[in-house]
Amino acid sequence: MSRIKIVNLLKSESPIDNVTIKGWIRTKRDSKTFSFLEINDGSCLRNIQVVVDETISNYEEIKKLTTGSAISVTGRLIASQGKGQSWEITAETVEMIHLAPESFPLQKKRHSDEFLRSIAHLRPRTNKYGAVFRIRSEMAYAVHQFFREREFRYIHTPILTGSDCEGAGEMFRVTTLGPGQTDYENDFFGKEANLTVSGQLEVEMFALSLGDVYTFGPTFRAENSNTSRHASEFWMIEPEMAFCDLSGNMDLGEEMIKFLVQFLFDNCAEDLNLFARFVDKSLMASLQNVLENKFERLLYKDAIAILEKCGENFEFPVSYGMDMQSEHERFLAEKHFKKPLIVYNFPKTIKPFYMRVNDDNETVASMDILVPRIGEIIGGSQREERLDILTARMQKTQMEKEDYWWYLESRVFGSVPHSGFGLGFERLIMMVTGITNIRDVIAFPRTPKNIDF
RNA sequence: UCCCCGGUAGCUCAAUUGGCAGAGCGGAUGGCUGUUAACCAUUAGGUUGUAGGUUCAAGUCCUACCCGGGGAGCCA
Repeated sequence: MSRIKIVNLLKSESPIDNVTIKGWIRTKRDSKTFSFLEINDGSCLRNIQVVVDETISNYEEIKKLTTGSAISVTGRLIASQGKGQSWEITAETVEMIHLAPESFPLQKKRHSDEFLRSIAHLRPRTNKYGAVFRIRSEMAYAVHQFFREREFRYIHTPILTGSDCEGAGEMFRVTTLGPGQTDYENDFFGKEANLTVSGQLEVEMFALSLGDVYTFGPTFRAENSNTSRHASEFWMIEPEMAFCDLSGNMDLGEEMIKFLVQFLFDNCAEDLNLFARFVDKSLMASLQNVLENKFERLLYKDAIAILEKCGENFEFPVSYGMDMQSEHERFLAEKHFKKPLIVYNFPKTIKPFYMRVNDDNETVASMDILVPRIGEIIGGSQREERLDILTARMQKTQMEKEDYWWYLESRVFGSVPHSGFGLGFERLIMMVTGITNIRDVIAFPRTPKNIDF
């Protein structure tokens, strides 16, 4: 008999005579003549309670079952006689699929996130991490639905790149050369190769072909950053739109974040509730805040003016021309506006070469979306479509034009205004779960000095 | 990479001024009335992160290193 997933079983509106479930024992309570087993199969947060009477043929074996063991249960789904659950299964046969030794490290009580990180291969068997990764899966699906409804095409940009700079961060070298060898002309690709830090340059080529496109894939940064918001390998969503200016770009970013939060409410209610109860008591209010408020849009120079006048005692003094520090972003989002905001038109000196220079020749058409508690969740811009200005800016940052000949040719043949942004997928998951460490929203986190599992 | 805090049983933590290394949970064994982090009893479990130093005596003080956390920079 094929198994039924617990998520579907618990939706039942009437008793069922013959059901089979398969899963892992979360906990077991023995009485003199029978045992209660709590079974979870990962299909949802909740367990199903199984009642096993001593009259069952292999009851001696059942009594020895341990937390973490895998079993198959066939029996009758009936209304529970006890409190705390509406359904339970009266077991007719229980098959032990695998007995976990008593050294199984997950206990019934709460574990610290730090400890669970050290057993990342087992932590999805906990309530909290099971919920994280179900939500992560739903959010990934929602991203594709959002774009598909708007006729965006999903482009798979390469993971391996021949560029040694894409305007964002240090890169991981990819080589088949032996230790100490640096003759890259003899290397696999005949030149230096790296892992991508962004699919943007490549996806721009498809925006200038298919119109509205996006990438959604892994991204690698070799920065030695040790924070709760950075990982060496993370997933990024990068839409890119032809014939779109900065204003349309901001519209898409705001619309997308709101769509994803609404999708979460509609499809992840049970898992979301765990985070609202146990991880962040203010989670629901802050997600409602994101959903219901128009994101404040203000010029970089106005943001600086607010920071200069606010009287807050910042560690880093505020002045026009500087990049905003975390404390400044947090003040604006959490204290001043108390809702998400979009800061745009930053000075060109602090932004990368591909951002479009504004008519003032001082600023670029860039935008950062900042949300309370998370900080920057989206960074984007209108791209520089004018060949002469683009090449001049590349020269200033000492980039090799020859390496980007293909990128520059897109500004030779039918160049058009276009815009896009990057959204950090893990930061999105942090936002919607209230989890404060990026290592806890990605299956097997890679950070400096950490690539176990 | 920089600043701050921490590392004691499988887990979460305690240990007074430098003076016998402990508890709860988990495990094992037994008991038990339909239990819900079940309950009751018994019991095992330790190179106090590593290496060195000070001292009659170090979990506790000093030095170096390793690992973890928080913050900063960089960014998504």
